[in-house]
Amino acid sequence: MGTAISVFEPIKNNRTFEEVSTRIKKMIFDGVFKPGDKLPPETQLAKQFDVGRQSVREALRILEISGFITITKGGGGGSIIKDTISNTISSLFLDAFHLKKMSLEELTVARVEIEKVVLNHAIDNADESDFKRLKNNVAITKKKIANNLIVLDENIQFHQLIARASKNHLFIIVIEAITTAVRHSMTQLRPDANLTAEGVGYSDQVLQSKNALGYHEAILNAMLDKNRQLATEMLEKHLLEVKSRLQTLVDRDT
Amino acid sequence: MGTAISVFEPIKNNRTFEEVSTRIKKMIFDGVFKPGDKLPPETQLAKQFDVGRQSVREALRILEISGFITITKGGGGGSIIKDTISNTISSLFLDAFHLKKMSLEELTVARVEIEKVVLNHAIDNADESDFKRLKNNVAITKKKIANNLIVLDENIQFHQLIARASKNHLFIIVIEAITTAVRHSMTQLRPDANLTAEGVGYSDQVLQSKNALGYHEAILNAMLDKNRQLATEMLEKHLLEVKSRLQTLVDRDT
DNA sequence: TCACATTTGTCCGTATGTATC
DNA sequence: AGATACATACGGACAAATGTG
Repeated sequence: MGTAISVFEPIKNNRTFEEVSTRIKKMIFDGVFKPGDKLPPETQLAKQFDVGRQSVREALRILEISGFITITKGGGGGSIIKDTISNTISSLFLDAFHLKKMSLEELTVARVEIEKVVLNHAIDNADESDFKRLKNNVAITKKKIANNLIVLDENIQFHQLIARASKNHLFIIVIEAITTAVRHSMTQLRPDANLTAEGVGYSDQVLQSKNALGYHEAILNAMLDKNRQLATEMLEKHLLEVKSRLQTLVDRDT
Repeated sequence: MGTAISVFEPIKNNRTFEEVSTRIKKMIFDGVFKPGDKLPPETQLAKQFDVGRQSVREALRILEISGFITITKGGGGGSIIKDTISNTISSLFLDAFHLKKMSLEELTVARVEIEKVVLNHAIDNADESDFKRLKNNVAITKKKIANNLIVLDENIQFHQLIARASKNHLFIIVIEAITTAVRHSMTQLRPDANLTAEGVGYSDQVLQSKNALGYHEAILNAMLDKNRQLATEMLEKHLLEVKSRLQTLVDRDT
């Protein structure tokens, strides 16, 4: 069939910039360059690889949007090794949602199922530091709500912390991608969601933040009690409510 | 905390090539360019956007590795709109596995859990055409094995077809990413895996292909019977055997 | 087979913007 | 404020690949 998978066939690499990017990527994998290290300037890379600057630039562009390096302008700037692959994957997920016109329903169904699985693994594998981070997250959220602030990043982070507690990198990547996509939907639908200033529907959002906090606390307590069933139940309810809230925003929007 | 998520802040876009790439991306989202359409040549794009060709090239590079276009050289060539985001995500998963030194154990645990969930959704949502495709896949595999050929792509495809039957795009993306990563591991560990010529361990692989086929048939039959428990059980056994096989290759390799 | 046009790929020279010291 | 270092950007030129007559 024509469903060819074209991920691992860079043998025939007649484009110089690809050759350069794979060479640098290899060096990163091999530990020649570690996170925080700075790559040589473009001109120097061009000399060392004996290619033109344009080829180097396009190679760096690839590495940048693949999540291997970040680039800063100006003196002392340059290409710094930094792993941002999770962000990159999240961006691509968003693109895919957009392109395939994925529905909120579809996204939520998958999210609920996957997060339930991850939660169960988190209950098995969470250690003291995980619980500490989760408790801390809840505490910060509580404080913000007490000051009538809207909570968004902390709520997303709660779910990512659970994934982290599962100790499984694949789970972590998938959850980060999904939650980031959800966060994006929220800020898209309500651009003021991460502002602290008062506005239309502000108190409404504070209320919903409070609601989410309740669920997060319930989930955390159930995790501490190793009560799988309760934790799973709370998570499912929570995520379905999140969906409903988003759904009303979508409906109001159109 | 400093865990800033930097996915959705392209408002301040002072790099022209980024501006160009987001503009073209937007046009694709808006349907101005549809899959199969060809973008104007680089020189023309440069004129129309009133930028240099270098900026256009870097923009196209971004779109290319983001999975929006494919580029071919020569007369009649150019940038063609084509959705290859799944492949791109798979590649990034592979990079992430590599970078985070994810273990086979870790990958398999997550794979089993996620595929089980997807399988259950597939049982609920599969229609006649899905079953047709799955049956066809099994038939082709059987034929190949009868001719003593090694099966790889069809085996991967079987799992992707199940995901497709779930009718959930998120599941499809995740499964494609994972299975592609597994496929890559196999070809990495055994470069001759997709060759038809005889070689060391060839008959061994034919045997394992036969083994996988047995499981695939069992899973498909259980799906047809709507027997969730049996289907899930077979899938889990199957994936754990795949892991064992890969593990021995890893051990032999090091 | 042989040009020929088209389009990407590559290099160079030069200039500008920007951040650091 | 000035010098320095670096990415960013433009334009011109030619090479290489690919399809067409």
